Amino acid sequence: MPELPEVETIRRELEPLVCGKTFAPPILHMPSTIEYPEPEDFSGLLAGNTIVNLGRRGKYLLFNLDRGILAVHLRMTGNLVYTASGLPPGERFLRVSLPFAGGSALHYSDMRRFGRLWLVSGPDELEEKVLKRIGPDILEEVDLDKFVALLGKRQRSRLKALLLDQGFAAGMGNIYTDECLFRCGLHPRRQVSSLSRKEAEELYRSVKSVLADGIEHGGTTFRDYRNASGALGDFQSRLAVYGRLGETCPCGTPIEKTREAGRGTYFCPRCQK
DNA sequence: AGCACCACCTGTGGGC
DNA sequence: TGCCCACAGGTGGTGC
Repeated sequence: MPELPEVETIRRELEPLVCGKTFAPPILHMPSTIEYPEPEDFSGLLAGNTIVNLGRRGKYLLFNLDRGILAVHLRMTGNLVYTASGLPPGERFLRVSLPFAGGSALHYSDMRRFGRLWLVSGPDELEEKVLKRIGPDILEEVDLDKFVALLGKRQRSRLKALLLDQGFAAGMGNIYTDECLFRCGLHPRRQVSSLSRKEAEELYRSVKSVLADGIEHGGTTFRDYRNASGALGDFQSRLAVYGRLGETCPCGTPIEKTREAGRGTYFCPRCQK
């Protein structure tokens, strides 16, 4: 479900609601949601921790605690909802409830059960256990020079696969990758080595603009995504190509769909070369 | 290195 | 109407 803009939307909304709150013992409706440490250790270690602030790296949401870091990855259908009452949002797929001292709570639900939570002791263990293969955050940690340098190491990659690779840089997913490549007029199969300097710069600017626009509009609800209050995103109405098979591009050409890097891929065969 | 394929899950929508 | 298949915002492992 969520790519960088959706996770950032949740982060921004959640931060003022939960900063300063202290976790009570959690309720693990589905213990296997906890990836690290062992679920029985997770509960005791989390209780009593106070939230200092909320961070993010790529698609990972990071709760910085006074004694550790709680990391959450929502994968495809994960959903984190805050309720002031502490009552669960009444969903079928509730996996973990994280109540706070004082009565409010965070509830993690996830239809497809792919999402995971980790609790680590600090930044070093976060890198070691959670972010081992994750590159720099593509929105916050990659400027143009760094982007070009990273491209230099991936000359043989095709653009769709490259942008989806979280080890290259973290945050892009299937929707925003297609939208990004449409914006800069580059074909998903183009090889990095074929890009001119100007095309590389346009690619970089498109990454930034599409993510910024996604955040500005509260993310994209194509199917399941909800923000931390349960509301829908708003960017789906502004998608140029994703999900628009057969619809007409402003240039007059029908949008096509193929499979690239194992993912459904939408593009305009005339605008994207 | 890069890519294709499968696995992990549950639900939904299109075709017949 | 109902069944079956393909596909869905992600990622990790395997094997070529």
